[in-house]
Formats: sequence, structure tokens, C-alpha cells
Amino acid sequence: MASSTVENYLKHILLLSEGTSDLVSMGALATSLKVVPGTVTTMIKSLAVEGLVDHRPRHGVLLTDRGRRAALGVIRRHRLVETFLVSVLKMDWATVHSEAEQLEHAISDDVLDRLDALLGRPATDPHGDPIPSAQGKLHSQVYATLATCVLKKPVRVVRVTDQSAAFLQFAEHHGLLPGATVRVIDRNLTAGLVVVKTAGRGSPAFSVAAAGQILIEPLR
Amino acid sequence: MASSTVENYLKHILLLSEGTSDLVSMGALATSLKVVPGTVTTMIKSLAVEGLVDHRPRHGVLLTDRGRRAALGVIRRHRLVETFLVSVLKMDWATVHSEAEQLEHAISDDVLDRLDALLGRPATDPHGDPIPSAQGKLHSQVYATLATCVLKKPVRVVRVTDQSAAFLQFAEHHGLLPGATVRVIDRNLTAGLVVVKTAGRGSPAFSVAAAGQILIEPLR
DNA sequence: TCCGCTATTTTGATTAGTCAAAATAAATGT
DNA sequence: ACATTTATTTTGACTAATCAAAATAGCGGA
Repeated sequence: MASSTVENYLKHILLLSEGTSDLVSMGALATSLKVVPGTVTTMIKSLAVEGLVDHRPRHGVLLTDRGRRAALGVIRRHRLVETFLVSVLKMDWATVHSEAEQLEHAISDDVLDRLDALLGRPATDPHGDPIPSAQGKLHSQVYATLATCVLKKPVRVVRVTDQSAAFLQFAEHHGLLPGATVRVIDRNLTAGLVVVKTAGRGSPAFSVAAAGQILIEPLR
Repeated sequence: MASSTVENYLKHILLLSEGTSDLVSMGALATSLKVVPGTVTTMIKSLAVEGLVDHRPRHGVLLTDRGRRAALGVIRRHRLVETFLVSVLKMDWATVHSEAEQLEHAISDDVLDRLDALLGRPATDPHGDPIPSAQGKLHSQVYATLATCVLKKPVRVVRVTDQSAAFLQFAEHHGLLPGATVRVIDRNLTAGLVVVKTAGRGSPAFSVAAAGQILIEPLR
């Protein structure tokens, strides 16, 4: 019964706390939800009363078990919807994120499960982001990135974590889709530049920050 | 940019004004939206300021052209979603109405058009309700019903206008789906009863009111 | 330790949507 | 034509979500 506003707060808290074990700050949450910090404080206090988050005043927030379960549900809906839009409706992977943003709040468990079955119960969405199970299990592995992997050796792209349409279009244009095999041919930390060799289409160069958004695994 | 609340008001006004040429009363709208009449008056006044409806105080309301276009868009989304849920996800036609009620407010034009193409640009939804075109054209014909058609002669079911899950389940159980061929074998206006012969499964009896919900066309 | 910067919280106000209950207008019947 | 019933509108109040701006707390540096 959580409103879509509440669902969004929970989702963003979970996504921001991914990786790090620290609390999520009000400021970070405000930026990512595009509201002012005061609004976040007010809302978080009420989520704490609902038992969805644990609020440590002046320090940050973290999800309770209930809050985490709810957040994983939203993320599951989001990622399955994205997968549907790309696999069935043949939409561009760069645009499905914002579409899914709306649909994730409107889809029932029944519809979701049928969608999941139709798609063959996929483990990841088109960007390589893992899809939480219906039971709320999420196996997110820690991967190397194009900013950290060994030079010259071929690696496989497994996930692109930047969701912005511009970045995804750029990545797609250079064949940097999950599953693609690529090699980092040069990396200059001083200049902050990474040059990659992809199948065909030239040798795109990235900033180190951008390269860090492309997760890879060594080729067997 | 209309909120889902506004979309619902417009949709209900259009559905209530279907057939009749009179204004839609505040009371009827309040009942069908499940809010109190005072709320409807307040809301209608603000929709009138927005130019979506024409409010005749103390008499009723009707859609402006803009309001009608918006309402048809909502109905198009609703009916295409229902069709998708039944045709692709194999959901029960009795349950899709309430699912579509949520999704109709969350689906973009792009997604909708792809869904429409996937379904082969259907003219009606699973209940036989006509789907407005993307340009806002709706060809709703006037049909006879099981309460008014000739006795004994075979007729084809084209549309079931009652959306309640209970009624739809009953209709389905007796094979009264759009496309089915049936005959009215007895109609007693005094008792208010209609008895129908369907393919196979017995001879269900309806109230005249219920029979009026099943639209038919004579068999060529 | 104290000063100042920065993040957070508070306060007061606003908008959308709703209800309960009182006031008012229209329609109906005799 | 007038009183009564019924529908509509108004009024006042409430909740969820937000913002702007003021108040406050925590932290790092001298």
C-alpha cells in the first residue's frame, strides 16, 4: 500500500547504500530524488514511524528489513519492466529507464510474475543489473571495471551502471553492451583517460569515471 | 500532464455520457468515482477552469473537445492494456479491468503504440469494447441486447458491458464471450427473466437488467 | 578549545485531493 | 402555488507532499 512517493524514497535509499556500508545522507537522497533536503528529513521521519527506515538524526538513514523488502520489490518491478520493454517491445535500452520509472509503481504481483515467466525468468535486465527474486534475494557480485581491469587482455562487459540515456547511447554506439568482448588498450591515470578496443567501430576513449561505470569480468 | 485523478474524472464523465446526450450529474459521477458529491463539485469547478469540462452549475457537466480527447486517450490505454493482459499474459478477462485501472495512468504513447502493434492493432478489447484510435476516433455502434433481440433466432455476442469480475465470470462460465453464438429461448418481462441457449453448458437464466449488458448482432 | 563552514532540521506556507456537515437551489406532488 | 424532498454547492477541516528560509548541530582547522 506504499504510495509511489514512498516507494521512490525506499528505492533510492537502497540504490545509494549499495556497495558502501555507511548510512545514506539526507543530502545525497535529496539530490537523487530531486527534492530539497528539508523535504527529505520530513519524509524520512514519517518513514521511520512506519518502521520502513531507521533514522539516525544528523547522521543518515538505513532501511529496516521491511523497508528493504519493499525496496527490492520496486527494483524487481523496475528491472523486469525494462527487460520487457527491450526484449518484447524492442525499445531502445537508453530510453527504457524513464518508462520503467512510471510503470514500476503500477504493476501488480500477478502481472509481474506473468511477465517474469514470459521473459524466461531473467537474472539481469538489459543493462546487466541483477533482478531481485520474488523472495527478495539479490545476488549482486563485485566486478572489475574498465577503469581497473588488466590492460590488453580481452574482457567481457557484464553491466553498465550509468542509467542516463546519453551515456547508454554512447555505450551502445561503441558496442559496449553486456556480453560484448573488449580490451583496454591504454589507460592514463594522469590524464584520466581510458582507451578501449571494441569489436569493429574504432577505439573509443573514456574518462576514468565513465570507464568505472562499465563492469566487466575476465574472459575464461 | 493530467494527474491520474484528473484522468479518472474525465474517463468517468465520458463513460457515463455514452449513449445519452444529457449532461452527467454530480451524483452519478460521485457514485462511479466513489467520492462524496461535494468533492466532485469542487473538482469539476477546477477542471472547468482548466478548460477540460463545461460545468453547468446545478445541472451537470460535459466534456469540452480537449477533455474528450484526453478521456479517449485514457480509455484507449485502458482497453489496449486489457487486451495485452488477456492475449499475451493469458490473464482471466474477469480480473484485467482492475489491473488496467492502474496501468492506464502509467503508460507512455511510445509504449502504447508498440503494444498496439504487437497486438495487431485490435479494434476491440476482450470484452468487445471498442478501442479508440490514436487519433481519438471511437466507433461505437448501437447494438441489440439479449434483453431486446428476437426470440429463438441465433445471434452473435459482440460485447459485454458490465465490467464487474462476478458478472464476467458468470458470463464466461456460460460461454457468453464475444464471438459466441446463442439464442434467447424465453423472455418473461413480468418476471423480469431471460433464458438463453448457449453452446453446450445448459441454459442460463438472467434478469432482464443483466441480459441488457450482453450486446449482440443478428447472425447474417 | 573555540570558530566557522556545511549539512540537517525546523518552521511556516502552499497545492492537490478528499470528507462531513450545513446551506441552498431545483424539482415534485398535491 | 407552496411545502417537501432531493441534488448540489459551500464551508471548514484534514492528509500527503512539497518548498523557502531560518535555526541548529556537528566537524575540521587553527
